[in-house]
Amino acid sequence: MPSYWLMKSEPDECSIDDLARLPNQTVPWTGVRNYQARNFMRDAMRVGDGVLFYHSSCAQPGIAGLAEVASAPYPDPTQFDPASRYHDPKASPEAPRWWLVDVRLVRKTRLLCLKDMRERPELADLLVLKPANRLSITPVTPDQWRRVLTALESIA
DNA sequence: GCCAACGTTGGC
DNA sequence: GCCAACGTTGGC
Repeated sequence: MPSYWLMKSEPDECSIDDLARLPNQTVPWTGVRNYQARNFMRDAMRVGDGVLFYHSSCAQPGIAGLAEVASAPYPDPTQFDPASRYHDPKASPEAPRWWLVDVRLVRKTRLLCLKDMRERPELADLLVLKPANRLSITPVTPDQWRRVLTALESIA
């Protein structure tokens, strides 16, 4: 029984189209520096879990595609790289702080934009729509997942 | 660029 | 362990 997730990506960093151009259409989900979001990747995700690929911090925020968890968790290599903006001086390969998974594109969808999401009462319980939610990774229930897919079909 | 929310840090 | 200051997120 797979679980489901919503994962935010800034299109300036990695958009759904960028993901589609990557080898195997797979990206390591680097740069998460929030413990709750890390714990989801490190402790709860399984290969094959469904992912709603969400564009954030951009002109048109919203769900831009479907993806899936494509690896077991492993330490985020950027935490060890002094040149990286995600470098963490308190982390070491012996004691990593930050973990990630690879995420693989399933398919790009029509953009289900934030405004549309808010206008659909059946999506109102999505954590990402809760006031002041800033978590970059949020769990999605199987029922919510079905309702999002239905909403995506209706705009296709 | 603004600003509200909220997680993290660090002095005590 | 408290809590004020600070930094970040992210929609607008």
